[in-house]
Amino acid sequence: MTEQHNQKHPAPSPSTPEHEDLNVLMVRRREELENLKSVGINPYAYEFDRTHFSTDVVSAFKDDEPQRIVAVSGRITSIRRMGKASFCHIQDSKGKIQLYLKKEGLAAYDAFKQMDIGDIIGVKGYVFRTKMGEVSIHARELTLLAKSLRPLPVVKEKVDEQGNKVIYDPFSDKELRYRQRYVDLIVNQDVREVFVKRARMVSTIRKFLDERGYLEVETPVLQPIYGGASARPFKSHHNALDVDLYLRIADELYLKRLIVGGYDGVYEISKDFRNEGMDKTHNPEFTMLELYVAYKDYRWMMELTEQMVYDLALAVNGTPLASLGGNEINFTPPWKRISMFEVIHEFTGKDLRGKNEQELRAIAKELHVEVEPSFGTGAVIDEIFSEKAEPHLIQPTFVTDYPVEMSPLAKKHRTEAGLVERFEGIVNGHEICNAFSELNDPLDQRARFEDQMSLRARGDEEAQVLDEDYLRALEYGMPPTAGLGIGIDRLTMLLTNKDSIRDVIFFPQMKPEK
RNA sequence: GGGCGUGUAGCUCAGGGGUAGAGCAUCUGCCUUUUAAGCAGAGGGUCGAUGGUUCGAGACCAUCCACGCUCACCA
Repeated sequence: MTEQHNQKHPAPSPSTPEHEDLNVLMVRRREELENLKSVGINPYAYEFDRTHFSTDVVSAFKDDEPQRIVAVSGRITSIRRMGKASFCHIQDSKGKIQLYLKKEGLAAYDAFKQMDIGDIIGVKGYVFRTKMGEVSIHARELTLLAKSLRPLPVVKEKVDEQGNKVIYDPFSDKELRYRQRYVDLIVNQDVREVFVKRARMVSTIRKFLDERGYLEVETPVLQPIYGGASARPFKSHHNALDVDLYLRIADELYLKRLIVGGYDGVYEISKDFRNEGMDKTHNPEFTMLELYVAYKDYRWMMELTEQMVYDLALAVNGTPLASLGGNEINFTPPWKRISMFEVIHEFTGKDLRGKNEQELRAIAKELHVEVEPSFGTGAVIDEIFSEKAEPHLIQPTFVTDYPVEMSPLAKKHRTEAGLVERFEGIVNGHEICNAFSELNDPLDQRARFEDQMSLRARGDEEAQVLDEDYLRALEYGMPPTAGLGIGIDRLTMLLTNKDSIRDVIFFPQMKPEK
């Protein structure tokens, strides 16, 4: 606050945040806070003995049983005052329940007049059904647990004649919702549910992999050499060692070192960081599952993947079906398998097999696919696939056998020259996972790294960096290994029918306020 | 980064040169089974910021800021 500003306004009271003026609603709530204190009420209580959750009270209620006494707690979300009696709803982690507060027989009724939407209270009373039919709690005791000093957006809802829930003036400003996610979570019930589903998904992944004997591990976030993916990193610095460190862009090379070390299967669910643009499907930090299993190949990994995603769909939605943008998706295994050349042929009528770069460029032009001059054959093929085939793959599909130039960590195909044993799982036109038979030939790996380094020398900032220690590990011998990466955020989007990554990350990256 | 939009009360939004608006929320009064409770009244705004045009700007112009959608790049 500037000096000039101070002259225009009275000096703030000690309880006033210095960075903003209080509007009348906030002033009023501070007055109520003082009023409550002055009658001996602690507006910030220490505990409350809850006996039931809101929805459990409602579902357990039977009209012909004797009255039950329950204690519930939660945030007031609506109030209807009628003089000597009032109704309000409170919301706890499971849902809402209506309270009936009557002056007669409720000592705290006057104090309740100083309470607002947003305040957190505890209530003890008996369960009954109102004339209008709603199961409610008739309050006998009321305790203020936390006074709210900021007005909450008030969202009203109503059930119409068809039984549909109608919401009036939903709290919908995306910037406010993401910046103040706590408000979003309070007010928008469905937002809370998305993150419950996300948590259930992750715990199901752990259960699935633990049951099969794979070891959950942790590998460095701060890495002297970043690797395992093609992306630009965030850079940091360690003062004591006086070395630059990078935030990891993938876990891959460390996890495969652990396979060299003798574990049969390792996985990590971790944050990766990529210093790139942000949009509906990209956040600078995101969550990735990576899994490596010794003595297996990519064909085996397809079976594991489709089974795991099927289990996740069941755990999250109770069904292998998902409705996405008007498409009905069925995750039931087995998923379709088709090679990249085949699927391109299917959607364009063109056979790209064995074509050289000039021929591929001619085909791209004919298909109206734009390709950069810097693209090699692999990149041209990939671009044609992304433009002409991928968007049409709605049902879960494994696209297999990618050009070797695009996949410096994948093992060469056992029968197809120029390709690697790699697959991506495509659902609803989007990639959900990436996997390969891992390259375990240290001499081939060194050659691939060197190819990447020459790309880097030509200015490709995303080309991968040669990792001498990783090569040393491979030289000791890594068993044949199948590896898988799944973007947890994007899988969550798929299973919760959200089209923005910001809706499945609690605190998506934003520009700083002000 | 380009294109298109948006920014007005705590929330959701109207208004497009001449007194700053609505619904909900808030406050006052009435109301002891209401439920988008109701009825009557009231308060609440540097109309994103800064310049400019004009007798007069929330509106028109310029610049900036923030956000959204979209295209390009990337998981």
